[in-house]
Amino acid sequence: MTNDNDRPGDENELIAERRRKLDALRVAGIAYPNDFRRNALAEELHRTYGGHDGGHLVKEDVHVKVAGRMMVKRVMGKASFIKLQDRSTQIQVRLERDRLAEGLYQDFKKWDVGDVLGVSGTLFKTQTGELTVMADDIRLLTKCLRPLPEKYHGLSDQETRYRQRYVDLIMNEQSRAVFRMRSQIVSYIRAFLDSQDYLEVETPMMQAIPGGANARPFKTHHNALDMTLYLRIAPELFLKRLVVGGFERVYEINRNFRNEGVSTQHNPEFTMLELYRAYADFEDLIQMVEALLGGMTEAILGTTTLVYQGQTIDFAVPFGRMSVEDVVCKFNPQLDRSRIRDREYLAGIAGELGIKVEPNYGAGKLQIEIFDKTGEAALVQPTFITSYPTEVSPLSRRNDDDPFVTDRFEFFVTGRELANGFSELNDPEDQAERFREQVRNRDAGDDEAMAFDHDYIRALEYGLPPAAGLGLGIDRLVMLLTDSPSIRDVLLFPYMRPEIFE
RNA sequence: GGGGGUAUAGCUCAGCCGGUAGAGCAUCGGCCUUUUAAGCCGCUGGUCCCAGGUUCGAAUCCUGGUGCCCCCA
Repeated sequence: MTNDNDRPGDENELIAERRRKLDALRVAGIAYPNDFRRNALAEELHRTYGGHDGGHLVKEDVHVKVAGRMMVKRVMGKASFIKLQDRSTQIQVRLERDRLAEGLYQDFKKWDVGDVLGVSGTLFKTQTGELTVMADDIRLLTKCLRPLPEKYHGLSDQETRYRQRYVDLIMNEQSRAVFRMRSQIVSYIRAFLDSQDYLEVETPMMQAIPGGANARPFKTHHNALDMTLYLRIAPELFLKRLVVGGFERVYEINRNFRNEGVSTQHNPEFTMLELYRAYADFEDLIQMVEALLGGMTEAILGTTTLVYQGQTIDFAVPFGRMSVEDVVCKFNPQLDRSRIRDREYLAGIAGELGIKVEPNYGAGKLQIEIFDKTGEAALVQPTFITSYPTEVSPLSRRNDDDPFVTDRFEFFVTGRELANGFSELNDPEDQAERFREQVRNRDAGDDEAMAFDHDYIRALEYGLPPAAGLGLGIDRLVMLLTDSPSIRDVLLFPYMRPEIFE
C-alpha cells in the first residue's frame, strides 16, 4: 500500500458496515486496546477441567481470562453463546445480559464473527456437558473488517487458501495442523543431529558461483559492487569448506532457489537439510537416514506406517536397496545386462523409450535417463538406490572397485526422490577434472552444468577429511507425513503469480 | 511448452435447449436466557474473470486472453 487512501478494490457493503462500527469505536476511544492479558488457553482449560462434574465445577469457582477470535455467535435474546478460537483450540463463552455491566450486552450484539475478543468469567458446564466460560466482562480487542468465510463449508477455494493463507489458517484446523507438524519435523531433525554433536551453520545464499547441484540459478545484481550474484541452488560446497576447516559434523536447514518450473512437486524456493560428516561414508548415511526417518515417524505419527494419497508406506527399518543398474534391468526386461554400459546400445534403448538423446550423453547419463523414465515412479516403498554413475555425480567419490560408479545413493518414497547422499570426493585433482567435464557440458549448451570453482579446489588442496554428505528435501518429507498432494500445501506462502490490485 | 478442468453475491454453490440473476450461510431490521451449521419473520446484497464475435436477445454459444487446479514433456 503506497498511501493511506489505498484500499483493496473489493470493498462492499459488508465491509462498509464493519468500518462504520470501527469508526464508532474510534469515537469512543477504544478501537485498538492492548492491555488485556489472558491467563489460560482453551486447550489447557479443556484438559484441566473438561473431566470435572458440572456441579462440582461451579463450587470450584474457577475464574479465567481467555482471548481469541470469535468464530461462532449465537444470540438468543438476552443471552448468547459464542466460541473463541485461540492458538490452541476453541472454547465456548456464555453471555447473559444481566450479569454484564449496563449496556455492554447491547454493544456485544453489534460485534461480528471474526472480531478478536477478551473475556473474563467463571467456568461451568452447559446442559450438554460442554465446558463454558460464564462471562462477567467482555471486550472487543480488534475489529475484523472483513467477513470470514461461511461457517459450515469454510474456505475451500485453493487459490484463496494459498494467496490469503491467513484466512486459511483462521478457518481450517487441518491447515494449521500441517504447519504445526512441519515445525515438529524440523525440530525433530535438529534434536536428532544436535544429539550427535552436529553443528548447525548458515552459509551464503548469494553466491558469485552457484554450485553444489545441477540446476539453473536465479540471477541478481549487487548495485554497490556492480556485480552479478546468484541465489544459491545448494549450500554443498560451502559446507564442505567448513569440514576442511575442522567442523567435522555440520548441517544447515535452509532455503535453496532453483529457476525452474512450478508444479505440485516444485516451488522456486524450497527447504533442504544438508549435512556433512567426516570419517564416514555413504553406508553410514544410509543407516542414519533409516534411524532418522524411522524414529521421526514413530515419534511424530506414533507409528512407522503411514498412508500417502491412498498408498500405505512402511518406514520400518531396514529400507529396501537396489543399484541403478538393478532398477534399469528390472523395469526393462528386454535389456541385455551385459551391454548395460554400452553407450550405443543404451542410446538405442533410450530412443525406443522416447528419450531425447543428446550427443554428449555417455552411458551413465543414459542409464539415469532410462531410470528416471521407467523406474522412479515404481519406487513406492522406502528404497535406497545406490551406485550412481560417475558421469552424473560430479561431487561424489568414485567406487574403489568400479570407477564407472560412485559411492552414492538416492532415497525414494512414493516414487519421488527424497534424499541424496554420497561419500565425498576429496581428491582435489579428480575434483578439478570433474569440474572441467562440467564446464565442457556447459559449453555444449547444458545450462544446468556446474561452473569451475577454483576456491573450492583450493580448499580441497588443504585436505578434506574422508567424509560423507546428505541432502534431504524438507518440503517433500512434510508432504509425505501430512499426506499433502501438493508442495503448496506445506509452504505457508507458496509462489503465486502476483495479484493485480486496481 | 502441450492437453484437460474451472472462474456466478463476502463464503459454499445452483442456473436445463439462448429469453428479466438464484439458494443457504453471513450482513441489516424485528423476536428469542442452555445454543451446537441454533430457531422464527422480514429486507438487502451482482463488472456472471476480461475483451471481442454470433443473435432481436448471451452467465449460457463461438474466438482470443488472464488467474487457479490437474496431467504430460
